[in-house]
Amino acid sequence: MKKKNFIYKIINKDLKNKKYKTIKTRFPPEPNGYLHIGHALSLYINFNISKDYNGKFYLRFDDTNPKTEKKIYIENIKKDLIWLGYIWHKKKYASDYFNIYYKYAIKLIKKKLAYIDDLSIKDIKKYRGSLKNPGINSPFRDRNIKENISMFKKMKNGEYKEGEKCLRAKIDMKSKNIILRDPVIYRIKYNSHYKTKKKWCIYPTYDFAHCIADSIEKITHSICTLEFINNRLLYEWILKNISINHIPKQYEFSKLNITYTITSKRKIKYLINKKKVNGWNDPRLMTLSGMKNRGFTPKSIIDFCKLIGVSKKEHIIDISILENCLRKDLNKISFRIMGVINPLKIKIKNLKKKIKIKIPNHPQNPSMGYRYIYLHSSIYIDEEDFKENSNEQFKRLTINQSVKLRYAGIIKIKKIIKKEDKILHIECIYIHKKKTKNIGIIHWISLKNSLKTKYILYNKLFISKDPNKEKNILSIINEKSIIIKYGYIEKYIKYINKKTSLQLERIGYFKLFKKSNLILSQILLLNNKNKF
RNA sequence: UGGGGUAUAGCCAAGUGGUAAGGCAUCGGGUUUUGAUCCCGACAUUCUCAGGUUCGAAUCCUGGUACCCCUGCCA
Repeated sequence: MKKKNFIYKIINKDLKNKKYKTIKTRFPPEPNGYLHIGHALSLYINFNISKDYNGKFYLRFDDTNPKTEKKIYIENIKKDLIWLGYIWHKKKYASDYFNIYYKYAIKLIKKKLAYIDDLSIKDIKKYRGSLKNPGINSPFRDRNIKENISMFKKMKNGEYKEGEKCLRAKIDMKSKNIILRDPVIYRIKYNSHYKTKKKWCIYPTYDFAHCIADSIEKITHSICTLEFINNRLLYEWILKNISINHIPKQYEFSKLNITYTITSKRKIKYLINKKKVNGWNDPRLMTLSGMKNRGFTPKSIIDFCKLIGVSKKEHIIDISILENCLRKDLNKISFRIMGVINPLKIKIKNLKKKIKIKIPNHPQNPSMGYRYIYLHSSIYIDEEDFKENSNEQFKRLTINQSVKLRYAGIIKIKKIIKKEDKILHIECIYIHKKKTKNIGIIHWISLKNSLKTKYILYNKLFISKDPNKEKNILSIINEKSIIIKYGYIEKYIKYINKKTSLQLERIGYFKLFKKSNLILSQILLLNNKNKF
């Protein structure tokens, strides 16, 4: 028996009690934006349940609000699922069932369990009461069935204005659970629906449609996030009162929060509108398409979901866990190459001839092959690897401390050539020596072996650890989340496929952002201590 | 005394009456021509708090406390 988290325990019990033959789950995004890392967790949970129990997994677009939903989002959501490898058995739309919801609404009216309300939005709010005070009944609550049906049909036929009338479930205005104070289940909207166009002008609300869709699709376990927990009673009330056969059960888990990131479509949209990021797939965003752009691998995202677990506890997960998953994956597959981001020129005075060196493309994986590089008398190293004066902690080049050039020999400073305090270049002496202990190793490139390249470096998008908690997210944006540098990289880059992830040795993981004019973008650094 | 949910290390998280798994982070040490990787070690006398039951409690009981969600014709 599978035993992974509290949901698995519930399913195991249901199976033991022979409650279901086949386990069915669904992933129900609203097509009003792109998917983010939070959706990846929901996807992970729902997909794996169906996989582990040999069940079914449906993708259902929750498209009951024509005001916000668009076809473009449908396409991108599908792409994201495919990228992660979450293949659905069936693809559905809540809007597939518009006729059925309508039929059930009529049924509720006939059972005197729903009524047309003429109250304005403002008045509905007023009548609903507050957290501490009960609501009061709408004066239209006791309309007769005939009138209700006639008005509901008129609503459907477009005879009223938006907001003029709505259909409400007749439950209990005094309920302690505010969700049950006669929730609106149908409202008028004249926007064209991206899928059903102008066919309807009344739309069911989430609460009314979701449970019915789950039931129609014979979903067994309807898994959602914790904020829907109060809606569960309504979910159950509707299914019971429309007398539908199959009754799915709703279970809730806590929403994913990660330090330094936002997981809210609304806030992401806001940043896009404020031009703080370049669209939904900006590499600094934790949208799945942004992460793909950044260079995340599907495996790293799935490993992350596996690692963090599923619970009902409110949490904020340290971003380092995600980064660790990515590094682990990238370390295995990345092609090693040398590049300098802040070039500093070194002239080796005693090197008469170039030296040819055979180096591995991956130190732990010989199957990735070898290549040749050349050491010439003029090379670049990174500015970070030099300090005129420093202590032994600084295992790099100083006036009285030599360093080893990776894959080559040792260099020792002879003279620092300056012009008005600015270092033009450094003259060094080269020492052939293979085995040495306690000496720093730095990366380098020969001028003749290098290509000028643009580096795009990323920092965290937010300066606050918990941006979801911040009211004004614009105030916590890191203005230095993108840094552009011009440096060099091995000529060999020309032979590398755009999709290959790279490790700039001693710096971090990068990808070819653009191959034609050589732009590399940072995926993530080898560790968080390096700063450029 | 609105209703509901949740409390286990810096961050996640197992554990469901038999003496606190695991991961991340951190700190030591070893291997290493990447300050990377890899390997080894350390890291909760105690589970939100206070009582109680029990031979034995993170788990059961009683009473507190903190945080989160709910007053859209959003989902």
